[in-house]
This record gives sequence, structure tokens and C-alpha cells, in this order.
Amino acid sequence: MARRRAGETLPAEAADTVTALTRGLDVLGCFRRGDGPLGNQEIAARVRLPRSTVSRLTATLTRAGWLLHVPETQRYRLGPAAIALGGAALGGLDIRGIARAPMQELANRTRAVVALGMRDRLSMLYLEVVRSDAPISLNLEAGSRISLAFSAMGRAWLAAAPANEREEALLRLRELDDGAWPRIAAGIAKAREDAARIGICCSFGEWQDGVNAIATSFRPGGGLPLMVINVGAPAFVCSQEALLDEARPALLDLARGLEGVLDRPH
Amino acid sequence: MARRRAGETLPAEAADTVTALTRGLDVLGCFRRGDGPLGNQEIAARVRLPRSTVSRLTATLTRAGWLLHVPETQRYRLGPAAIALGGAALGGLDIRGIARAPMQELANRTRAVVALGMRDRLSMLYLEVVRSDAPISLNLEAGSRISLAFSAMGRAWLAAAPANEREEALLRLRELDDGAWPRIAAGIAKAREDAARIGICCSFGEWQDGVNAIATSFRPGGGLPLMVINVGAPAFVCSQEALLDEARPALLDLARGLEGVLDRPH
DNA sequence: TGCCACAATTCCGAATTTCGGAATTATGAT
DNA sequence: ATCATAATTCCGAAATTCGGAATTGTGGCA
Repeated sequence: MARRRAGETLPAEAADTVTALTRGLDVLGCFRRGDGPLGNQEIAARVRLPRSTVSRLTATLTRAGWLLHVPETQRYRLGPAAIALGGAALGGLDIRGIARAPMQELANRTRAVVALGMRDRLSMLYLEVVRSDAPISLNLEAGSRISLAFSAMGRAWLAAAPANEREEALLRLRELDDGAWPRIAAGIAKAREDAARIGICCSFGEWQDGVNAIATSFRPGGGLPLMVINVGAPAFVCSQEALLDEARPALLDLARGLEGVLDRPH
Repeated sequence: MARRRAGETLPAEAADTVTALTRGLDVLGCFRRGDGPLGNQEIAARVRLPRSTVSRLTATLTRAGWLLHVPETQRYRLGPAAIALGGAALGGLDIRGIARAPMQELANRTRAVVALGMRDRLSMLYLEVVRSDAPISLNLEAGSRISLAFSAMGRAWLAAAPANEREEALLRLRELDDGAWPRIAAGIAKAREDAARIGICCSFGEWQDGVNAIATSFRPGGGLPLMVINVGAPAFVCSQEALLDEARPALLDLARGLEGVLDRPH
């Protein structure tokens, strides 16, 4: 009875990988921001695992506090341990604290939203978001995702990422939605060109209609991967010209200042 | 070769629990907010598992994006998937959005910090934190933890939690630090009394010197567990009297308004 | 009230996968 | 160059996980 499913993505290389753990994590990972509680059946469908297996997995996750069981509806939602993990992960990132002040300054100056992000699989992940007025300084949006292919942030990552990582991402992006590929490829070609020529990548209404953004990447050091900062706003707040002429130099300065900060003594 | 370790906490009841998954989650969970990257050895010590096992586990977690490997120092830190999970967990909690506005109002009125939390194992976990405009603030964010035994928030939970959950928590609290037990027990006895008499629990300088707070609990419904709201501030911002006389009624109102919101049609 | 459909959970034998001690390799310090 | 520390790999043993099928539980509907 072959345990490892036939179409497994990694035929050979996953030599010592703990399958049970991977599967459990997949169950956790299938909870996406915005969707309500999930039943075992729904989960089984998402992670492509037999129901009995999922049943055992969810039971384990619930016992450990990673999932919360809603008895009346027999569904699961992410539990406190999941929240705490995110807090620990975010709390350990000193780069956030270092970047916050200059990001805030830039946000105030441009009246836009400035965000710091890194890649998570096929998305960009916000690590810190600051707004111009910051009446609520809460990091409401830290931990949320944005398109890798169509956002300025994602494109800046693609433009600067190590070749092997980029190629792997592009490959998976393509097989995810082959129809959108021409549009994706065009955007990325332009992005690499922009990055080389003017140091930033753009997304003018391509991620969401009426939203303009520019972004650039840097390497914080300290063993952390490539990171990206973007400046974005509704078109009526920041025109393309405003972003390119005014925000761009400041953004480049900001990124340059953060280059390798974590490696420098202090 | 007995796989399940001798002193396992749950001798019998964990009938179908996926051990490998539990262990992997323990590895993730041993990363606490504030401590830097961890090596395999350190992890092995924390979770009490053989090094070779931990090695395999961390390799698996890294491959899936839950851990980030820092090559030069050979240590691990929590990865993007962990952050994303926290985001998804927090994003799915509608109660945060519902509670935010009235919490903000209360914060402004009292010039204190108002927080919403739930229990996570032996801590209270902040789900939402709202500050007044006043600049002095505690350094607490959503996803961080606070003492179950000594904070107003923790005491409010203990005072209202279902008996079995409370007893289990108290038991583990006691075996965690038997020396502190008398002080813990006294605080909790007082808390239950306060809860019954005036609807709130207090912590005046007991959690941290110079910090006053009061808290009360409510049941949001929707299958969610008991939650707590607190109002707290440095003593020179809010005296005990100010909290008891002014903040208390408003806090009780707030909590009453949230009682069962998620069950009501909308 | 009884029946049906749907979903979750439990059962159980098979055997793959995990486990961990020991050996090995890598790294860095003295 | 040698030693100490830590991570990883190896490998045989067998416990644990796996998943199909049966069972139990739930809610809707006639």
C-alpha cells in the first residue's frame, strides 16, 4: 500500500521528510484569511487527503490548540496557538522595528501607504504596514498577502530574487494559471527592465484598478531573505508621476539605508 | 523500542494522535517572541527530543517554509508560513472588527490601553490592542502573551472559565512554579470574589509594578471560547479609583454589548 | 415519527515510515 | 594542528501511521 501519493511534487528529493508533519501543516495552511470555519470534508478536499486521515490530523491539531472546534457546526477554525505563532514570528523580526520609523516618514511625506514584505510561496507577505496619519497604529495588515505577479512588491521581488528561486516561482505561477501567463510574463519583463533602469518596479492599476504603487528590494542581512518595500495609494492620492518623481528617490534612499543593516554592528 | 516517551503527559487518552505532527508543532511552538534564532541543539533541549529527530523535523519545517535557515550561524527562525498563519487566524476573527470601534472609544475616554484577549494554554493572548491618542503606551501587540495568573485579563478568564478548564489550568500553573502558588492562589481567590461582586477583576501592580488594569469577560458566541477585555495603564495615567469608578461601568457596558454578538443575526 | 442523506469518526490489519543511538562530517576555537 | 561542539547521516527495528470500509451521529424532510 503505497503511502506516498502518486503525483507527489517531489518524487525523489524529499529523502528525509516527515510526511505526517507536512500533511498536518498543509491542513493548517489551507485556512486562508477570510474564509470561515472549515469542516473535515472541505479540508480533505483542499489538501487532497482521505477523510479518515484528515480526521486524525484535525483531532491532533485541536488537542494541541492549533485548531478550535466549533461543536454545533462541526467545523474547525484556527486556534490560539496559530495566532501566538504569528506573533512570535513577527516579534522576532528586528528589521520591522528598524524600518518602521523611516517608513512612517516616507508615508507621511507621500500621503501613501508604505509596506515592508517578503515572499511566502506564491505570494508576497506584508510584514509591516504604515499609513500616512496612523490614527490606529495597529498592524492590522501585517500577515496578509498580495499578488506576486501583479503587485509592484511582487515584481520587485521577482526582479531581484536569485535565479533559481525566481524560476521555480515563475514555473509554479504558470502552471497555476496558464491563461494569465502572457499578461504575467509581460508585466515581469517590464519589471526587470524598470528595476535595471530606474531601480524600482511599478504596478499602475494592474494589481487593482485605481491603485498605483512602486517598489524596490533590499537585503537586510542577518540571514534574512530578500525583502521589498513599496509605496502605494489610490490613483487620486498619488499619480504615477508623483510616485515616479517624488516618491521614487525617497524610496530608493530608504532601501539603501536598510541594505545590510542587520549585518552592521549596530 | 518504545517510541512514545516515558513521562508523556497523556498516558492513555491520546489514542489517535499523530505523534510526528505533535512533535513538529512543538518545535514550532518553542520559538518564543523575543528570542533570536535557535539551533537544533537548543531546540532539542526545549522540546526534549533526540537531536537526530529534531534535525529531521527542522529540515521538514524548513522545506515547507515554516522555518528559515540561517546558513552562516546554522540556526533557524520562524519563516513566512508562520507569519501567514497568524495573519489568517487573526483575519478570520470577526469579533475583532466588531469590538474595535467601541474599544477605541473606551480607550480614548480613559486614556488607557484597551485589549481583547483569549486564553492560549497557560497565557492570555492579545487579539486586539487599542491605544488612546496619549503617547505613553505599553509595548503590547496582537499576538503577544500576558500572564494568566497575575494580569487582570488572566484573572478574569480564570474567574469565568468552565470549571474543568480552570482546574486544569490551575493545576498546570501550580506544577510549573510551586513557589509562586500561594501568591497566585490568593490573587485568584480575590479575583473570583471581585468578579462576583463588581463584575470585574483587577491587577494593581501585580503583573508589572506601576501598571494598573481591570478586566471582564464575555462570550462572543459563534463557537468561540470565552474572551476577555481589559483596560490598563501606568498608575500615573489611571489610578485604581479612576479605573474602578470611571472605567468600570464603561467596560461592563462594552462587554455586555458584545455578549453573544456572533450568534445574533447581525 | 420514521426515513434518508450527508458527514465525521472509529476500526483494523498491513507495511511503510518514523525513530533514535552511534558514526560521520562540518565548523570554529585554542 | 588538535580538540570541542554541533549538525547530519546511517541503518536496522518495529511502532506508528495509513486509508478503505463500517459505524455512528446529525439534521432535514415527508
